[in-house]
Amino acid sequence: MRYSKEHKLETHARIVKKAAVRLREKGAHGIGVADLMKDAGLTHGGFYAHFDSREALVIEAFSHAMDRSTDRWRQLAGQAAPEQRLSSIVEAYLSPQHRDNPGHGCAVPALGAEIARESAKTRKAFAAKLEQMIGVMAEQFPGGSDKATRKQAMAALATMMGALVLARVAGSGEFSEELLGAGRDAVLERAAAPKPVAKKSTAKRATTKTAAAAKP
Amino acid sequence: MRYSKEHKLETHARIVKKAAVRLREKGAHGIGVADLMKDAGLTHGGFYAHFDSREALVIEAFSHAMDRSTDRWRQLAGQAAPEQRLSSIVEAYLSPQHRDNPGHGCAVPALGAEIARESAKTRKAFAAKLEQMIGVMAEQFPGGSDKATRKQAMAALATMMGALVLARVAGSGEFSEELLGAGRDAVLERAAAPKPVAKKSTAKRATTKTAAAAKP
DNA sequence: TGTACATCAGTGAACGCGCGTTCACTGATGTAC
DNA sequence: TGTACATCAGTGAACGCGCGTTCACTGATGTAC
Repeated sequence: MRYSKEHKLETHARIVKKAAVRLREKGAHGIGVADLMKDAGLTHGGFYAHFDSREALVIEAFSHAMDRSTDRWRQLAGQAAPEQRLSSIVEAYLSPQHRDNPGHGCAVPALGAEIARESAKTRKAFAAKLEQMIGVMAEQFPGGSDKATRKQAMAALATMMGALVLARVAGSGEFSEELLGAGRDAVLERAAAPKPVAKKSTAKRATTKTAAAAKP
Repeated sequence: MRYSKEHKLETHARIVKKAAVRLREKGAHGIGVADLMKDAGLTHGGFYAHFDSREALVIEAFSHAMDRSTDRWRQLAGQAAPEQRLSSIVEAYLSPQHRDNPGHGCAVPALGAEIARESAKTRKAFAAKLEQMIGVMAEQFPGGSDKATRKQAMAALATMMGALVLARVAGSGEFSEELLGAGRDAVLERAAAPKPVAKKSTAKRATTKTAAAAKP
């Protein structure tokens, strides 16, 4: 059954798309080649007509998932009024829907730790997508794309991704909701707060009674 | 070779301790029973005299690692002057040393996403340890252990854990250092800032246009 | 005290199983004439 | 236009391998007498 060029590209894309879902659901090592191909409506033998190795698919699927996330964020921001852009992303990200649907959610909380153990080459590909995400997030902060804003965007992403992992571990009860809420509020309150001065540390300023009890 | 009771307990503890290191390094599915036993100076056949299954060891090792982390945080806080307790923990956590040494570091960035996919029973055990961590962190914040402080502690942990995962993905270059720094500053600046408590107190004072519009 | 027996942590071979990968083959469709 | 051949995405059996787990066995030491 010889197919047209487009046909192969379509099949390839279908495998990647389905794998991106299943890998986020089951982990980078949680599902086999045969099952991934079955998901795409194929048998496992054809796999190597499309990919050099299982790892190559993981990288492609991961990149695909990351791109979809940034697309989604841009879309959410584009639909919101300017002052609600950040919150529209944060609230969607730290929602029970996202927590309970890792297969269609952000790849970092689902696969980040596993990717961190992969080869430098794989991590590089991942890091490039992470830069994209930081860029999109930085655009949602008021006040230009200077270094301080980039830093804010990094911290916001770290908080969002960390909170989502914790919320998933906690399951779906009150504790989990608490973790989601704590992440949401931290990111949004921090974005709303006046910007700290770039170089000088502000760490000392608010501690009152505890500071008074300090011993040298 | 019949051994005394203590001997078996010691051996058991040694297996758990070594496994806790290797599992954080390699992931919850990244190393086999035979290698884990070898690390403890034993052969794989004896494994089931100590554990019902591989999963049982993973849970024990994970709990062990979490306890060691909270111990370590208490120790760091105890050695620091009161106003530096939080920063001593945060700076140790978001350091290149911690980033580059997952085997002896916090288990959440190393294994959290994988644990999130395990059985409810496993996640429960994990969540209990997470509660411990939140408690220890909350103690380091100025101003009692009320609900707002607990929330701050949750957000701080989310930021720390998220930033560490991202820094590990980024490897060890400038990008990675940037991520660590962004996480450190976000946690410490937020702890130093006036509390934006939702229920009662001085929450809104510092906010500007974005905060006013942030609520849905 | 000395001796015979029981115990059981640890050994190492073996098990079944699922995995990633390979390979000979198929057959619908593109291409050459 | 019709016909013969070439292509190659996809099939399904088979491969070697490593895994978690089982099991008969070992032998140093605790215990009973």
